[in-house]
Amino acid sequence: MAHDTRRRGVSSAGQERRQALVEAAFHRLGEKGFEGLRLREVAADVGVDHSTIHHYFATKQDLIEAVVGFVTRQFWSSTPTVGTPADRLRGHLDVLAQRIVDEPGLHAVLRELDLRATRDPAIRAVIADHEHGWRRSLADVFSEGILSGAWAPELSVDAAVELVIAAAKGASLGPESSAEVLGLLRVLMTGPPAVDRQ
Amino acid sequence: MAHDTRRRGVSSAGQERRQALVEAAFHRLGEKGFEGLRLREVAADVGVDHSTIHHYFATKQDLIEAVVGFVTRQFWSSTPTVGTPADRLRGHLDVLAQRIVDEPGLHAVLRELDLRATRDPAIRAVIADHEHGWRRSLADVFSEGILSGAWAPELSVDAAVELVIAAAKGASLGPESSAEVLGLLRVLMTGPPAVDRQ
Amino acid sequence: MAHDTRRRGVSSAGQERRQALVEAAFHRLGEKGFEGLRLREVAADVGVDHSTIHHYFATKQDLIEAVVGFVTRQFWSSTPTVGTPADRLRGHLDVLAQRIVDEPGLHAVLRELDLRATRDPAIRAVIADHEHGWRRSLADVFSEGILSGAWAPELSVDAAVELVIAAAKGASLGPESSAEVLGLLRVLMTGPPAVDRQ
Amino acid sequence: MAHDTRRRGVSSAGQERRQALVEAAFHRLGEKGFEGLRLREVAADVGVDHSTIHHYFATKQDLIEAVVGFVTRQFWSSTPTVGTPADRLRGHLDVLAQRIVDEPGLHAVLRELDLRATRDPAIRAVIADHEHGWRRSLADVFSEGILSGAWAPELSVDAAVELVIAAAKGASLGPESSAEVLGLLRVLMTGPPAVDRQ
DNA sequence: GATGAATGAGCGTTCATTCAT
DNA sequence: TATGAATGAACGCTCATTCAT
Repeated sequence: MAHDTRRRGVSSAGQERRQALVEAAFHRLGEKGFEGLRLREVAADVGVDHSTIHHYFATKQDLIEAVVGFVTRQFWSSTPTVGTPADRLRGHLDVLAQRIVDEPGLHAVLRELDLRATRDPAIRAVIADHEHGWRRSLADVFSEGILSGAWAPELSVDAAVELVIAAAKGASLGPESSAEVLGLLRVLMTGPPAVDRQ
Repeated sequence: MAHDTRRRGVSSAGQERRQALVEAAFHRLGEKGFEGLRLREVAADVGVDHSTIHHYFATKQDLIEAVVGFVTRQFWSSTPTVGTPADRLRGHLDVLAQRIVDEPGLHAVLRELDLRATRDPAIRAVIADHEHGWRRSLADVFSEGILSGAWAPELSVDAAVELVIAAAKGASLGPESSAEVLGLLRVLMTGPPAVDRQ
Repeated sequence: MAHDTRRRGVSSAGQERRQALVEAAFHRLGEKGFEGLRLREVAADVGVDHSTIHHYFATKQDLIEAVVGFVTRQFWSSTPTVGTPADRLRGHLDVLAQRIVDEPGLHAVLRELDLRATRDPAIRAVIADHEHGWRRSLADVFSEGILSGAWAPELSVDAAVELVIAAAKGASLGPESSAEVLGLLRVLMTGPPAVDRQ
Repeated sequence: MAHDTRRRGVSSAGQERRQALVEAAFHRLGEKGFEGLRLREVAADVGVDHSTIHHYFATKQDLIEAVVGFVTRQFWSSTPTVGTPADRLRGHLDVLAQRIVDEPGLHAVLRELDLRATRDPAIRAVIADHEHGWRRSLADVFSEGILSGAWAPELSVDAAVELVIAAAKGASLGPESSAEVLGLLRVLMTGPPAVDRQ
């Protein structure tokens, strides 16, 4: 305890500034995208000289990776752990929709990172790790739901997982309709059938 | 002859070069993203001096807008016009999946443009126009399907339209699973129920 | 002929500017050394924007290497090809002394390059090539002089070559006494003995 | 005890660190030259924070001047004080050759300083002072040798002094042949004639 | 229409230096 | 004495753009 607070005390000012830089970079990334991200602007947002950034991050890439960590840490998409599988999926989709509405900037950055990940191995690794947790948590829900009879055995767990993720990502590109998009998906996957067979 | 006069008739060689520049820019955009798009590289790909680009496009932005037009023209996502509404939706989802698999680069650029559109009014306008056609065509399918009893009257046409679009966009971020994602959505929306009610 | 001048005509302005940049860099190198060589100053000396340098030289190192070529091309230290070996050595040492007096800046840069060559392979290669010609030309003089009896067979050609080169380089560090240094070396190597035996 | 009080007596640990910084700077100077000398690297070599350097040396220039003093103090090139003048010259040249072979780094730094001295008055003063001792000591040898008949009266003492210095400096630029260079100079100046007259 | 030369604003980064602790 | 935080001037380099030919 004691040494924890002492250690924090020593460099807390520096750590706060570091965090402030990460958050400023995060906001700039959301506003301007990777092609418009400028260290001088990030520094100005925090109120320091731009060279001060290099006191905390050796390179721009290092700052970007810190932003990636910050973003994925914030958006930790686990499913609820109690209730029936269908309830847990409903809960997850509701939380997802709520978050997209509440923090559209966060999700805009996440989409930016998805794209960047295709050409940046360092970002790809962090994103893959982050999504791995999301995928596993969803896979658990669907697997259990199949065992408990909530879903037909023919349901491909993989496809179900990927559909939820794809819908969430797609929905985040248009936050204003994300609630109804994920709401409809919830009905389709867990509710009374929205379609008659024909 | 005929195709020579398609575009103003004069200077077809110039039109071809213009088109070559647009396509080169399109490919570079897919590979490097907006933050890695360089006029010099585009020019080099086509085999002209980089300053020659400015004879065809006054500014970089003009070239980008030409790329946007090129991309949206290529990806014209109408639904089939024959068959039952459910058949037409199935056909549309199948075509979507097929295209994402066949042209992942095209869809990567489309996602890039979605993001860029949030901060670039010129791109936003073109994208909005393009998606308006897509939305209307999907809305027709669902509206008719509700009238014909294929879907319950409670189905929100808007939500259904947006879910298809969101799923398609999300799926294009992971082309390797796009077929199963859109396949499952097809089942959920038109096929035998994948869920038991509970 | 015709196409030689035509070719020159096309880019002569550019080539002149390129050469002007090399010469400006050469002068700055002599005045400020490698640690004080600034592209902006070189550009200012020539009267162009500093970014223009990169039109001719991709990197600072490329400009430096052009300077090395310029310097070694200027200082091409062949020995005279007529006369007795001793006469040719005398002539060489006289020319050397004269050049050091006439162009102290050139030799200051040559010494700068000697030092830099120890850590820069590209410079090392050019310098080595340049000195190889110098060494061979001196070696010929001494070899022939030994055959003709001008020097005793015991004389090490290698040592004699290196002594001339070392004395010339050392003398160039103090141009004001270079004439008497190389004059004395001339006497010691070709003239009446400056020392009595004891 | 005695050596503790050699330097002011107080804070011998501080004096040791100061000396360590000077030596680290000396080594970095030999490896990277003036254009590659970085205070941060010097500090890292010694294991202190880079800002700590400024407690010992107000500016980088101060540290450099301390290095110059350190180098010239190490290389104190007096001639032997016993024996005939020719013997003393022989001894001096032998020691010179030996030192260049033994400590090539030291002499590389000395050449670096020669060059820097042309544009840095502070360094120039220290170097001039150092070489003044060297010159006087050599001048004594040659003056006495002329008086004793070892050298002809026509020999210019000045030229002889400068030739030795020039040869030594030039030889240090190529340490691998410095022994034969200075060996040959020894023969030419004190030994049996290397040349037949013609 | 096409080129090469040139520009200039601006980039990420470096590094000696200062200062509060 | 020693540190880490912060500075700011300056660096090499980039790149869209302009212009004369």
